[in-house]
Amino acid sequence: MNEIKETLLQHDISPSYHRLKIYEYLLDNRIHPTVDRIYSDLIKNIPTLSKTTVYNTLRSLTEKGLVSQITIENNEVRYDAAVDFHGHFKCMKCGALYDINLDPEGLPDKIDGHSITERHYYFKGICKNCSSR
Amino acid sequence: MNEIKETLLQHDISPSYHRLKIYEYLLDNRIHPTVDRIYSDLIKNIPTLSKTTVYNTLRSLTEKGLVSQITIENNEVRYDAAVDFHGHFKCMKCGALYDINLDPEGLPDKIDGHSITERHYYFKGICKNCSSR
DNA sequence: ATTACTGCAAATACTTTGCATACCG
DNA sequence: CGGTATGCAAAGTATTTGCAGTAAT
Repeated sequence: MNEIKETLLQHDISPSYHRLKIYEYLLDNRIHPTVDRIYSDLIKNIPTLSKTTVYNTLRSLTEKGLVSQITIENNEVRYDAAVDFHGHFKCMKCGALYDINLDPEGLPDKIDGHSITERHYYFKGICKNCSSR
Repeated sequence: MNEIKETLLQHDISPSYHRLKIYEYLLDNRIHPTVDRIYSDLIKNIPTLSKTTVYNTLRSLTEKGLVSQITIENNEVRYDAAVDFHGHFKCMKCGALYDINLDPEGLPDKIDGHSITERHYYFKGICKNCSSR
């Protein structure tokens, strides 16, 4: 818990209780949750939490580089406690979102003269579980 | 124009005038337009066009595989006359969206046991033009 | 006449904003 | 006290839906 506070401080985010809890949730639940999911899980323990605060906090965390937004379907932004480079796979049938290990070797810094700061690789299809049925 | 009609017919889309024009627009304007952009450009020549029709048509074209949706920012879906495999680069400064040639060699059909039907690679950063200023 | 296409308006969903209150140092 | 954080409600934006009018075969 104190580590989390440290991390926030190191990234210029003053560690209010709500912010701590939201960031902690993302670290503990690597399920790429949507805003709604985060909110409805946390409200159980933090009854005063508002969705606005979730939005505000996620914006700060994203701006400071602590989490990343995953945009695959345009009607649901999902959040990921930013870590190392990896891709995502979304099952079109059950909607699950899986992490995909990708080889980080030889990732380009530039393409066609453009400077790259973010790389997003995602795949869609039918997941293991759905296709085995 | 007749080729376009043929393509629609081959994909089970009855080629109404509006649908022809929308698909033609996408083929002629490889600028990854948003719905709004498509609508506001076409309304100049087709005064009776409604945005609903644009949405409907784009949905059909997407379902039939003639165009693909590009989801990079969650508040703007862009449309691309589907062609060969390529990636996209979005400039965070000017907002331009560039096509990126990617090596289609060795694209996986399966990852971690999941069957892949779509692959999306996109990058963000500062484009050539913006960084040279 | 029957069927499909279109367009308006209302409905829905997600996110942002304005502002007053509550909290913290 | 002074400044920041929070929460509610309203506003904004993008998209979908219901339905009636229109066109086409």
